[in-house]
Amino acid sequence: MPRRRIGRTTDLRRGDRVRGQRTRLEGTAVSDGFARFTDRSVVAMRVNGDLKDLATTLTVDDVVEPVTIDSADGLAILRHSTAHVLAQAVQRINPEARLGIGPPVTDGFYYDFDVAEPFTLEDFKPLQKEMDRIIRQGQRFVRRVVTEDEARAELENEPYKLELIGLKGGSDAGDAGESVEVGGAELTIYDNVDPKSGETVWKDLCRGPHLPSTRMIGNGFALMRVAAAYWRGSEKNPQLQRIYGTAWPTKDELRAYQARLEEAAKRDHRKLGRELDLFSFPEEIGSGLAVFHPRGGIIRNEIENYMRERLIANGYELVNTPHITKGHLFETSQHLNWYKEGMFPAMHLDAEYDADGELTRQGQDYYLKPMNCPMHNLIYRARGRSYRELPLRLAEFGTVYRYEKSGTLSGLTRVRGLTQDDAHIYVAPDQVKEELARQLEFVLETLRGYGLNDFYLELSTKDPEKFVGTDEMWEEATETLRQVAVDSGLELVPDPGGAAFYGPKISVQARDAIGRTWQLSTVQLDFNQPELFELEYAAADGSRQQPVMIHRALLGSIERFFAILLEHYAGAFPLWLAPEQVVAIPVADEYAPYLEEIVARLTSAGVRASVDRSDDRMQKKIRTHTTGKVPLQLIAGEQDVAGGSVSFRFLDGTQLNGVPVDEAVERIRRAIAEKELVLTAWAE
RNA sequence: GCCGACUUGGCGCAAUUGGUAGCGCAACGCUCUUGUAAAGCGUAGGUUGCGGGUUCGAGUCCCGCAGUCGGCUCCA
Repeated sequence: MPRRRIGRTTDLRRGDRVRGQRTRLEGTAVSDGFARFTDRSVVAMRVNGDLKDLATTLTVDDVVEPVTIDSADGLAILRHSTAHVLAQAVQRINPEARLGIGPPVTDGFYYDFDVAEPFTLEDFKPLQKEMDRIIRQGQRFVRRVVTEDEARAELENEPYKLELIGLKGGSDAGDAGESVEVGGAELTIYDNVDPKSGETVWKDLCRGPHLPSTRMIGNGFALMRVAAAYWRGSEKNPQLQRIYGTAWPTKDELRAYQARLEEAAKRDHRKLGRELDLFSFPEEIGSGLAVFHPRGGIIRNEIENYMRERLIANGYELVNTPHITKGHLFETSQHLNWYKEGMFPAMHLDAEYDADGELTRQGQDYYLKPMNCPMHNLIYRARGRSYRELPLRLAEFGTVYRYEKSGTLSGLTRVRGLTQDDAHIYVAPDQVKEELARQLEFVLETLRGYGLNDFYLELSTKDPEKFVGTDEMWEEATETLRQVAVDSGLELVPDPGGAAFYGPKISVQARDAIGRTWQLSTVQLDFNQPELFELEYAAADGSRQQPVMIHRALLGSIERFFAILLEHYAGAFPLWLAPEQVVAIPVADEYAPYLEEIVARLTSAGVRASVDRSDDRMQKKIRTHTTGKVPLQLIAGEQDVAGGSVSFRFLDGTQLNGVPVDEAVERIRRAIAEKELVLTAWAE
């Protein structure tokens, strides 16, 4: 049977026509993907819906679709095959290395190895070289079905693979990575065959499918980083050494990917936070505990002030609660039961001892609060509640402390001290649906105010291992959330098992300026706490009823939201958020008084403006404030003074010269009031 | 918490095989500055994250701790 088609002359016209279409074999000839698809970019195919190698034999009745290398499936196959090449290279260099798993992941792949010495970056060069050699050799990936016994015999030196073979029989071979190895209906080994000698040079237990030849990997791959990873994802298991790589159909696409990473690195909020003097993490205070500098403080306050305006305009009542509480409260709320690991350890206070060291007064445990809801429940419970008060919406910028593991801390996005914009809404059961819809609308509208406007929703449903309440409650609430989500018209992604133990939730995911998604707001039902806290209200008929509780965080944490906005805007904030909104630069010092007058008008109108009277030259000042991301520079010299005007310079270097002062002041005020993002000269 | 890498003045970086810390920016001072991204000269600033050890000698080597980064696990 004809096999290799890579590198031969192909009929691209036919390939183009065939691409993406289902075809049915005509006549009676037995065929395979090579015969069927002549387009070189076709690397695999879907046969009756299943991904298969091109070498798979096709029958007359098969419905076959081509899988091109640039499709999602094709990229995954490319990356998976590249992972195999990496593993082969590793074992060529270090025959002692034992294989873990090597699946494709977003934008790349990884392969886990058990090696005596962890990999370092220095290992990459020889590994890449070896991979190049394997790729140029044009090894064929050849699928071979084996029995369990055969597989065990062939892989006797690969203990991890043997473990996977053992798992296949069991019920728990469900993990995404593992299923790449043994997830198929039958056990298969992929042989890497030297096309010249026909000799098998390497092999791996694998479900496939794979590229027809290593040659198709080309030069669009790169090794990225090393890491350790627990075998089969459990910290109870030993750690393997993982190498991450990326692979693309062409070198250009690889370069584009690397450029995207660089763009993201440029926006890194930790870097910008330092450069723009916004915040820091003093070692003296402790890991994951941020301090906001004056400029960061302005941004943070603007974020909060806008939020407060929105809350008040939407029927919320602002409350305030302490940061520390007796342990009993978190026993009532069950946090000490479910989440003690994530809480700072107790402070044991008020115990007294006599001279003999005997306890004379019982002390008690106080905890830093990891959540605000128990405190809000106490406010609800502070007096009798009537159905007339519902929905009762309590909101707070509540600072909480969580003992995150040291290895998980990361800039402002994962901290130990954070301020949640936290709201708890207590409603009668028949108000749930309307309130949820209202909340979702409120959340989206508010996020748009911050300049985010590309959203999708995620519905997190019951984790069968970890939940309270009845199945009926969950089903009803989940269905309500689903309806509200569907009514919003936004894309809805299911997150099965992702809910917290006390209720299902909807979360809003926002895409930022460079297409990354962040989980922001959550709207979450809670059947548990109203019961634990014995919350109730007097219904119209005088009976006592239990309210339903809705947790609603809009920004997540202020710190994390700050980081997201900082990266979204790459430090160049919309006018209303910018720490310095206007800097005035005189062409020479003698024009400074003229600008002082204009700036005085601006500051008295609430604009954050100043005149740069340092003894730098004008060009230097322009540079300083451009790199400092000040959105508006006002420049004046002889011409503007004579004309009673002023000249604007914008962040991208565009200018608007000779603007009458009254007009300039008014335009600036308007841009702030309307939350404009001003990066270039505005069109009048 | 686990694995690995890293930690030099406010920031970004240098310091041959271990020989006793330099540069740029920022800061400060002086002189200069007339139209849109870096004027010139000078001054000050570091017990090289912290604590031990090896050595005649440690920023360089070893051990411990802390912090940061990349992953894993976790994320109410």
